[in-house]
Order: sequence, then structure tokens, then C-alpha cells
Amino acid sequence: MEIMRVLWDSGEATVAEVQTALQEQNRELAPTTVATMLSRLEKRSLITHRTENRQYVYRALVSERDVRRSMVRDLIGQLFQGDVKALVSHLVRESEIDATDLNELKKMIAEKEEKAK
Amino acid sequence: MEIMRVLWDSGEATVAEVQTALQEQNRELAPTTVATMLSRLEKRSLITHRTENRQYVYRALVSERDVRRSMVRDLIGQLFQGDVKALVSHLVRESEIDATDLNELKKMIAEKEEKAK
DNA sequence: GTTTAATTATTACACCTGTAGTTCTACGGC
DNA sequence: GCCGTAGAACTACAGGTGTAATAATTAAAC
Repeated sequence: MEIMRVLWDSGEATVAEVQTALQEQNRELAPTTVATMLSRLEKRSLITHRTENRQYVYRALVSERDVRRSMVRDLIGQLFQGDVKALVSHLVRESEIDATDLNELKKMIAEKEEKAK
Repeated sequence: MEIMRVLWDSGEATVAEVQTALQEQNRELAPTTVATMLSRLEKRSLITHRTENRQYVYRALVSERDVRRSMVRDLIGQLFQGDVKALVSHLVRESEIDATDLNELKKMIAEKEEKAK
């Protein structure tokens, strides 16, 4: 995920660039580790690369949105029997949401309703 | 998770009971597989057991609520930089929630606000 | 007391994950 | 044309996961 995020943020990046970016967020990894990870991500068709003067330049094949969608869907399936409302209910009920959040949430709902009609 | 759910639902269960319960939901597993899983869950202190006439009777040590909380928190950390609202926003925006759900959601918010004050 | 059937414990095995060292390869410089 | 070096490819290795077969144990039956 961390590597994917780097690619999402930068559009394209070489192994070295990814490694540097991670380093900047205090994620210390050997260059070969990053390279291994990138290969494995590519093997699963999550990213791809082109070659530019002897270096691989990687870019994401799946969008952050897609990944979010599928991971959230999986979680809902696993934890809430596929019931989205149950997740929201959990969020609201388990105090993971405070008063300010509630207001913003209401705003979002209003917007969504607006768009729906 | 499937095994945990069985334990949550039944309170306590022997290996055979867990296996049967899974079978009933079309999850076909060898008894030894279930036993292995239960041992591993116990190793991580997620469940425990007592012995009753030569059989292990397992029960959960962590509640479904706790697991949900921690898994949801992890997901939010990983996917939404820890921002709960971002997840709700995603749920609302990505059409994972329909009009009916929106209404129920509003109801939930109202309740939550009620309780908050 | 010995056999058997039920249960638990041990072993297996392929594949995944995180991390990184080692080896190969080919371009750029001399 | 050879050499160093950057970068990619390969190898490694401990630990996890899903699935299950085999082995050990022991209470019950005879």
C-alpha cells in the first residue's frame, strides 16, 4: 500500500524514486527490497513499467479508488456480512465519529440526496 | 473470521461443533483443518479452551466488537490516513449506499446526536 | 487387559509476505 | 576492446496462511 501510494501520488517513479519517497516518510528500506516489492506488485498486475535509459519506470495500473472500493467491500463482506449500513452504524455507534464529523456527514448525505434526484 | 463467528454465535463449541456449523454454511473443511485453525487462534490469544470429557471446548477471548473496531481502524489507517470521515465519504460517494440506506443513516445520526447531548 | 474409536498433537506442503544479500548484465568511460 | 558500476534478476530466509494427512494418546468397550 505504501508503495502504491507513492505511485499514485507521483504518477510514475523509478525504483530509486520510490525508495527515496518512502525514506522521506521515515520508511527505511533497502533499494532491493523496494525493487522486489515492485516486481511482485507487477506480477499481480497492479502496476506496470516501461524502460527508460536502463531504468524501470513504474506506474499504477489500478487506481486508488478501485483499491479502496475493493478493500472496503472485502471488509464489509468479512465483518458486516456485506451490509454497508452495518459498517456505517458501527462507525457512528462506536464513537469513531464525533459531533463535528456528524455535521460533515450530514452535509455529505444532503449532497448525495441532491445528486440522486 | 468464519471460525470466530461460529464461536461468537455459539458462545462455546468443540472442534466438531465448529466443523459442523461451518459445514452448515457450506464451508467444507476437514475436522483436522478446523482443529489446526483453532489451535492457531488460541496461540494468538484470540480464543481459549477448557477440557470437557476429553474434548476441547473453545470460546472467544476477544469480542466481535473488538475485532471489528480494530479491523476497521486498521483499514481506515491504511486506506484513508486514519480519517474516519474519509471512509464515510467514500461509502456515500462511491454509491455503496442507496437512498433507503441514506434514510436509515440519517436516523442513526439523529439518534447519535440525541445520545450525545 | 487388549482392541478400538475418538480426539488431540505433530508434520506437511504449497504459496504469500517482508526484508534484503548476491549475482548477472550491459552502458559509459578510458 | 576491457572495466567498472548501476541497476535488474535471482536467491534467501524466517514467519504466516490454508488445508489436511498421519501419528500419538487415551477413554471406553469387550
